[in-house]
Amino acid sequence: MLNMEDKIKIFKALGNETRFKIFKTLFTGGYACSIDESKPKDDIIAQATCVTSIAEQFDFALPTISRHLKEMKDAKIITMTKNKNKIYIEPNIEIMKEIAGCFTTLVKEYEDGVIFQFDNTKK
Amino acid sequence: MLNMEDKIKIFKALGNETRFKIFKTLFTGGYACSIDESKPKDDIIAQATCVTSIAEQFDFALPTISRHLKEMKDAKIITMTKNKNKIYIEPNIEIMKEIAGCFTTLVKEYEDGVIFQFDNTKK
DNA sequence: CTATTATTTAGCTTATTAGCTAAATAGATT
DNA sequence: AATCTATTTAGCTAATAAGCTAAATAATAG
Repeated sequence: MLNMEDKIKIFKALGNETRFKIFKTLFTGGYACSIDESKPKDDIIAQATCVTSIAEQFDFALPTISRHLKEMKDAKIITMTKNKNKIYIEPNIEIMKEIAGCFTTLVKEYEDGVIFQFDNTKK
Repeated sequence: MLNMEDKIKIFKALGNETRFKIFKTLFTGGYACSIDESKPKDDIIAQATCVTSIAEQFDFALPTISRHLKEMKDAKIITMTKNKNKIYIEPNIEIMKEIAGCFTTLVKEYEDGVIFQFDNTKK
């Protein structure tokens, strides 16, 4: 379960153009990264990529992208898995499910509340 | 439909502790604001409040809260409705529904993609 | 028309964030 | 061991954001 601090970190991580684009492209599979052939192919999913191949898509220096990825990892919206000397990056789907649930619950509870209040005020 | 810029604004707006708390409390109805008796009660919902009554809940100066509210309004996560000389503030439920939908779709499409990829790689 | 209440705008200061380059670290390859 | 590749850390600068007070604006009330 995400507490307030967790959620703020997640929104902060997504509230920056560069990080948002990185995150979005993790989903659409826009980064190519050669995966070591000695590892079984299904060990790392298609969307996985490494820091360098993400950085190549941007006009920013590699350390800048590295810092952004660290922030996204700290916010738990991505995972970074070391494999040999590369780090494979994937979106954290469990957290996305939680966030989706938070918004859905928020809307539902609000609408229930509004209905309750309408019952009350309209005599 | 929300474009990328819209979404980044929304996440930026929610990625700050003060704004997050303001927003959250709009849902839980934690702000009291005297509603003009000459207007029908159901004209403004229970969760509506005004700038001053929000500012009272924080140790920040009123203009600071006013600026935060402006940013939240620009991000369209709240509405601000002038009524006499007060401004009533409500969460924007339609936008929340859209955001909930974005995350739900993201997760769904990703999981469909992963299943497809598994079918491909596992001989 | 003056005063009061509610809110915003302007202008300033400080803190945080986002970028950079150079150097350090980690692991793999020769 | 030396080198190459991948990534992070350190230390810096510039831009942005968040706070403040004082003044301006808007509407209502007296």
